[in-house]
Amino acid sequence: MMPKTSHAAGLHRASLEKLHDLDAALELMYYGWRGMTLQADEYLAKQGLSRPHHRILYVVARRPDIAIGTLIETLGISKQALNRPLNLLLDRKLLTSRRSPEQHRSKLLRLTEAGQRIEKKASDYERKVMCEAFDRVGAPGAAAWMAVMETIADSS
Amino acid sequence: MMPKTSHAAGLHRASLEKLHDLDAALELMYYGWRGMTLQADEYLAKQGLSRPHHRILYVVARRPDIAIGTLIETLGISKQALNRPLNLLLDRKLLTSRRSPEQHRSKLLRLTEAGQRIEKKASDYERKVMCEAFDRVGAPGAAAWMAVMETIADSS
DNA sequence: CTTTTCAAGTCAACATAGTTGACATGAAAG
DNA sequence: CTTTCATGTCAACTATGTTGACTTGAAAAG
Repeated sequence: MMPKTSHAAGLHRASLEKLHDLDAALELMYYGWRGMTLQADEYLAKQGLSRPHHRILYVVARRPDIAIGTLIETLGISKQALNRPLNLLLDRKLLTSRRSPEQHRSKLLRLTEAGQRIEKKASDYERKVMCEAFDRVGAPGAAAWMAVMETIADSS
Repeated sequence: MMPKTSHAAGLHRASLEKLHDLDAALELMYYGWRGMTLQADEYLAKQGLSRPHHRILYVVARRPDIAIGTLIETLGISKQALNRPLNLLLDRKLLTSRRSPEQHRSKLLRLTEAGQRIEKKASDYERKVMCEAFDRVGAPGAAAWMAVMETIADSS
């Protein structure tokens, strides 16, 4: 008896007819994003966190003492949407907030040691995936990948 | 008076310090995905549709007469999650379903003309973005991009 | 013919990630 | 003192997904 061939969650790439020349590229973008984030998301889930938490940690790691308003702008979400994940991170002491000495209106965010550890570990999973892929194609291939992605990213 | 410099929705790319070598690649994957889907999502929103509807249309376009169970497997979502967007597409007559002649259990899905038109238009927006990016780097660059993305996609 | 199997459809409850609108607080700037 | 403005919080909503339980109806097996 056939074991029912469940491809677990989600498709097998390349199981679809290509109607157009660039269909493979569209599908690769989708699976590429999924592939890069898969292990990181699994790790984050084990920590009781998810993608938006990682996005916050990632940005704060690269901009210590960022104000909440700037973080909102940077993430491109509303303050209400930021509220819950941000408070979770503060409660879990992965982030600290303090008032600015001069600009007492703003709160400045920083990662704690624990926050740094989790941010790094989650990002490491993503970097590892990228690193292996870049190794396969060498420096010129990696540069070409970056060039393509920059064009796409700035196409908005 | 400054016009408040709202960067609209979401960040300016490249405003963050790079803590690691591959941080730029992580950010490019994020913005690349966003950039590729942005115009398509705007178009879909005008049609009262969104990404999951497009995913369904995309798959059915490339596998006419696909059964619902196969579609569920292909999309990697639960039948309950498929239910609402699928029924919307049927109601809007972008999809048709008929029972298989021999396998009368299964329902077979097909795009209507209108469904084909919308699927093509949404996918065209995405293909156009990819096409422009590939044009910039030439065939070898495009091939390198595909090679990198294949490695990443299969890294799960 | 009866029973089992199985694809499909449906209902309820829930989680997550976002939205808009309204309003409170408290420090800074006029 | 009053206005401005970053921040915080509440409520209501939408969209997209989940799991579990159950029905329906045709196919296959007895």
